[in-house]
Amino acid sequence: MEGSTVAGSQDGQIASPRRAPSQQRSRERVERMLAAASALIAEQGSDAMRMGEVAERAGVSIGSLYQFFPDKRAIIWALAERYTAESQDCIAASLAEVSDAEGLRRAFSELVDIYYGRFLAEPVMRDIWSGTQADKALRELELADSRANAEFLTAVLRRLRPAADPATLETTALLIWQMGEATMRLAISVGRQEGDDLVAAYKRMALRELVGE
Amino acid sequence: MEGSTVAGSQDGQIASPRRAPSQQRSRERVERMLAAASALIAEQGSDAMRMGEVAERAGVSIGSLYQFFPDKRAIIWALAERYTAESQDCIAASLAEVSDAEGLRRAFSELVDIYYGRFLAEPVMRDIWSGTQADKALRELELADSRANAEFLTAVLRRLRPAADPATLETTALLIWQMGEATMRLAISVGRQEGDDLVAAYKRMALRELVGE
DNA sequence: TGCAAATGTGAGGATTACTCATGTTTTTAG
DNA sequence: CTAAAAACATGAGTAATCCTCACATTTGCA
Repeated sequence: MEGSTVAGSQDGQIASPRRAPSQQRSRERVERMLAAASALIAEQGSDAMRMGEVAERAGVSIGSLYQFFPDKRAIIWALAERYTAESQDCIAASLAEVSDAEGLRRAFSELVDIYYGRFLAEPVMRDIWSGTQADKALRELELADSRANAEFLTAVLRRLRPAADPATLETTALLIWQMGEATMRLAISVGRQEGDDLVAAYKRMALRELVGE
Repeated sequence: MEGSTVAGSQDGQIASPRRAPSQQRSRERVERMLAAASALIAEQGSDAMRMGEVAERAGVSIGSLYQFFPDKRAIIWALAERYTAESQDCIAASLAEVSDAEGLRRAFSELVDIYYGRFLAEPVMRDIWSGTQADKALRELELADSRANAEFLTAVLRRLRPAADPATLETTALLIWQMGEATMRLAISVGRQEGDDLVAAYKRMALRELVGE
């Protein structure tokens, strides 16, 4: 999860794989490329991001860019992958030690706030998730991420309701997670006040389902 | 909602407006263009749809295509607009005469089934909503659509719960609607069995919120 | 009938993701 | 240390595709 960040061909689509940087120098350059891409996405959105501009801002040639990323989508994918990995650690930590309903209530509520805060604050994450859903590889990454996060939630639910059907719990957890992401996306695309209200309403609904009345 | 289907510049982006067809001949040609685009999207997805191919299949020149559509997105937008308009009529009719909790339960349940069925059956709708979320104009269309549909739901809720805060009802309705669309998108991207389970779980959660236990 | 507006055409302009032949630096082997 | 090999760097050029525009044709109408 550290050295393999620069992805080659992901997804079913063809996309010639690229070398992973092995030297110190090239690792630093790849970091500069990702930083440049991130900045450009923050400024203008991933759609308007030009490969030439990424190269220029990173201080490398266009050829070097393609030395490590098979195509434009791969850069965006790499950024997205970092964000999700970060989030997952945070989520796993929050939910790991939950052992009762009240604990779940508190942990989940806090998690939603943190997630919402990140959505609001990180223009790149915002752009990638709300904008570039078009990309199949990204959608698959998001689904995998949702499944992983829902799995943490499922684990908690299994502890709290040992009698319940495991498959049902899993479905519930995945649904709640996905709905959360949908709510965030909606919330950041409407006004701030309405967005806050929507997130609060989601939190209420999800908690009702998770810990009952 | 009939003659103005061929849209010009939508959204804040620049996009030179185009003439609306006024003659019988051109109206038929525009229909052919939309039909060709629809078929191509069904076959390969909107991303792979080439303007030249649309023109060729519609039996018109590339220039004629651009006579009525300012750009590629406008064609997709026009198709999306038709679908949403169709759906809205159907939804309004279903919810109009609901007057008690049991009626809402039945109408909502049926609505979800119909919507899910359409998602599964219509490759074009599927592609446009699950794929081309990248487009700002499309996201705005979807939001407007969600708001309109949620409004029907809000009207019902106001009738059933006159005492409740109207703004809260509106937020609830919008959230439930948006979550429904998110659930559908998720459901069609996983296996059929899991998808069905997710939709069923969504239905349960939404109804719990709408009509109580 | 004749003219203006609407419509039709497709070669070519413009943009941009991406390639590749060639040169340079780093690592490795003897 | 040296030379070969591997990794890395470069940027002019290729290919694909959206879209324009100058000009031709058809239609509506006085």
